[in-house]
This record gives sequence, C-alpha cells and structure tokens, in this order.
Amino acid sequence: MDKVRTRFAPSPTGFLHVGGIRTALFAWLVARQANGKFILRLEDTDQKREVAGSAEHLIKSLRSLGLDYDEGPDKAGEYGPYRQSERLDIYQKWAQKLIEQGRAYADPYSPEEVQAFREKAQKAKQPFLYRNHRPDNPPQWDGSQPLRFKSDPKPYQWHDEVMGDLSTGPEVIDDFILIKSDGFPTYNFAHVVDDAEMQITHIIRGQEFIASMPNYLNLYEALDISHPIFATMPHILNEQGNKKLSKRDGAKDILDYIKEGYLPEALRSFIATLGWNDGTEQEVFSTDELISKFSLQRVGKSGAHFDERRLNWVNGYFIRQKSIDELLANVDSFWPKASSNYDDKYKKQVLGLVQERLKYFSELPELTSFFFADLPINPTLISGHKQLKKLEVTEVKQLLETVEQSLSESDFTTQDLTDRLNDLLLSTETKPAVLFSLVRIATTQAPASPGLAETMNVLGKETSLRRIQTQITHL
RNA sequence: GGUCUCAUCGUCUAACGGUUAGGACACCAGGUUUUCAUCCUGGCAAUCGGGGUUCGAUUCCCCGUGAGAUCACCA
Repeated sequence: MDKVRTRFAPSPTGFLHVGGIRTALFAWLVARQANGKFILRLEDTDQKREVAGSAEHLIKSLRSLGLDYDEGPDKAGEYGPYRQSERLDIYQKWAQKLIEQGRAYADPYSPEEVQAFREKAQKAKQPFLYRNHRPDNPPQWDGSQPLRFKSDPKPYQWHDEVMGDLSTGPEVIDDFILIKSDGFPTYNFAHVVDDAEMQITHIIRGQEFIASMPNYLNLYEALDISHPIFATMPHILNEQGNKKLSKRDGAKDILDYIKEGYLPEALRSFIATLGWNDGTEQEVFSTDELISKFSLQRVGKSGAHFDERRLNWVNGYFIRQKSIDELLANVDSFWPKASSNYDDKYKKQVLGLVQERLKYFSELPELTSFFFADLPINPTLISGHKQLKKLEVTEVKQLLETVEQSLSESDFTTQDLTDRLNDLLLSTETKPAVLFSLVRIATTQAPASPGLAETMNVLGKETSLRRIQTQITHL
C-alpha cells in the first residue's frame, strides 16, 4: 500500500469540541501507527461563516492535545497550500476538465427559482432533486453562475472501515454544486480534489457526510480518480444523549479542558476509548499504546455519550501515575496566588500530599490554599461537626492547649507528630474523630485536607502552632 | 416525509452461535486511627419488542419500535 496519509480538515468556523478532536485523534493515530503523515487542511471556502481567529484557535487546540501534523497551513509540505482559499486555481483546473467532458454545467436558475422547485417537490411529498430540472441547453459557464455536477445516478455499494458495507440506490445522487457563484468550491468538490491532490489514503470524518457518499463516489468516477479508504465516525452525543454534540448545545471547547488542567494524555486516552477499545479489559491507555493498538475496525458503530465523570476519573488516574517532578511542571499555572512566596521544594511537598485527590489542576487552589496562607477562622467547621459540636467551649480549649503544649516540644517530623498525636489520644481520653478533627480544623480551617501529621509536617512548627493558638483565641 | 445508519447495566464498553452476559465510570455499604481523596472488599444494575433459522441466539434473517444523520450557492 501507498504510504499512509491522513488528514484533519476542519472549517475555521469556531472551536473544536470533543467530537471534532476525536476525529482528529483517530486520523493522527492511523498516521502515526503506520509511520505515515498527518495533514491539517483548512476548509475555508465559506467566507460568510468564517470566524476570525478560529484557524489559530484550531491549531492551538491540536497542539495542546499533542496532535502534531506533518503538513499544514503553517507547516509547508509538497502538497500545499493547505488552505482551500489559496487553492482556487486548482479547483478551476479540475472543473474545466469536467466541463470539457460534459460532466459539469452552469446553473441558469436563480436561488429563488431553485427554492421554488424545492418547495413544489416538498408540497408533492416528493424528495427534491435538482437533476429533475436539469436545463436542456445550459449557458456557457462564465463564473457568475454556480457550476453544477452532471451526475450519473446509479446504485452504489462501498466499504467503510468503521461502518462496514454500505449501499444506496440511485435516488440519492443529484447534480450538486461544484463551484459557487462566488468562485469558491463547495466542500463536496474541494475535498475530493484536495484529497486526490494531496495523496490522502484515508478519509476519517464524522457521519454527517455518509449521506452524500454516493455523490462523492459518482464524482470520483467522473474525475477518474480512485477513492481513498473511508472511515466514518459515529457522532458523540451530549450528556443527555438526545442529540449530537454541538457548539450550540453547550459542548465545551477542548481548549477549555486544557485550561482547567486536564492532561493531554488523559484527554487522548479518554477520547479514544469513546467508541474504541482493544478488546481486552484495559480501561486506560498511554499514547504509545494507543498508537500501537488502535484500529479503525474496532471503532464502534453507535454514537457514544460524553460523560465528564469518567473523564475526571481518567484524568485523576493519569495524575496519580505522575512523579512529583512531572506534576510540578504541569501545574505551574494553577497554584493559588499566595504560593508565589514559596519555593519548589515546598510546593513538591504539598503536591505529594494532594496528588491522589486531584481530578484536574484547577482544583489545586481549593485543595492547597491553607498551605500558603492562614485561612480565616471558620466557626462552622466546629459547630457543624457531629462530634465536636457536643463539646463545651472550655473542653475544646482545654484540648487544644494540651495539644499545643505537646507539639511545642516536637521536632515536627511526621513520625514524631504521629507519635505525639497518638499519645494525646490516650492522655486526653478522646477519640480520633474528636481530637484529630479538632487539630485538623485548627491548623487548616478547611473542610478537607490530607493526613494530619503529614499536613503539619509540611506546614512546619511555627505555622502549625500559630494557627492552633489563633483558633484558641477565637473560641 | 424520502434515504442511510445504529440499538448490551444510568454512562463507556466486552463477549469466532454454547459464559452464572465480563470489565470500567457513577452510585450504595463496609474496611484502611479525623475529614476529603486514594486503596481494598462487597452490592445495585443491561442484551428495545415480536417473529423466525438453529439442538442452542446478545450474536444470523425479517417485521416493528426507538435513536441519530442527511435531504444548502454549510462543511
């Protein structure tokens, strides 16, 4: 087989959501697995829908996810340019060829007239086909009219790597527009030409294109080019599961996940297993494993729902696998503001304590703020505690003073703190649920925190004792 | 409405026609000296319905039903 070349061909009309990035990921995996090339092509043939800055946004999204491309708008290759708006002459050339063969003609009708045909068909409960109105003597095409494909309706059957064998009758084939009256090609024409020109071997795309496959097949024949391998991905559905994931419907920009501190490798694993698995019971995949194990044939045919809770679990899983040094490098922009006074050594100690509770990095401030600054006394932590609220204020005060006295003699190693805390349990005749909770609240003022001795060890003697003292004076 | 496609726990999914239909997320309960989390143990929970074919159907066929996609000078 030819060297594998896959492409991701978005239109620059907005951001990329999970569904879009999955198509890109699969195309990337197919290319990387075969040691082939992955190409980014911008399908910017609709000037009206183009959103300023979205091309850059798309590129940034791919880069953030680690989906590097070998050729693209900002990465020259031998099949460029990689922006369709810069390839108009190429489409003209191919269009000319079709005209010469009598397989393309100028559309003499106005949009309103075509619309009238459409409504008439609708009223008659007939499917609308432009070719039923194909003009007998179309005018010479001068570029001001749309150029239409003169189709040759026939039944088709074809193979799709994901969907299997597909077939349709001739009734779905029509004279679609090749080149619009504004001089730009339609997707239907441009992508066929570009995939051929760019030597693309696999077209991996969403299922919205499956209905027009027969038209493309018909066009491939007219152009006398062999078609690439097709792989159609089912859509990812929204959380409610009643429609395809869409921007309108509140689907999130994939870049937002990066901003919230989801790891690219976790995102890759999660997104890949949305519809794909290797047949074993493995749930999480490294990117190397994805590259070696992925296959289009094992992609499911039905749409999957996007479940953020599972993504959270996968991301937490990847976070727990990381070394503290790797973690430190990853969370750099997520620390609470107060952390700027602390060095990496201290931050690594903190990370070591919160690593297993992090689901995504933007949780870092709420999980670690008390390591960097004294939080205000929160009386409800005691008054709302099921055991502590039963105690008299004097009892609480007594307990804290006993603790303070013992800890003032500690060297604040985790071991010594643990020993002293255990001794205090005996000497004060209190339960862990009472004593430990109280000390934990006093030293952190947080509803949840890592283990008590470890936390105090990291906070240090001065800070820990000061906070206990502060708590006493606020009782 | 026409055309195409799909259908296993709430969710992601596994099961060359023969399994007590498996795993994971979520949830619930218990354990790991406080909390949150991790980890461990256990639990709840599915083959859309009806017909065939077969000794035997989640699996093959047909009909329903449901869902999705598409019917643009959008991609």
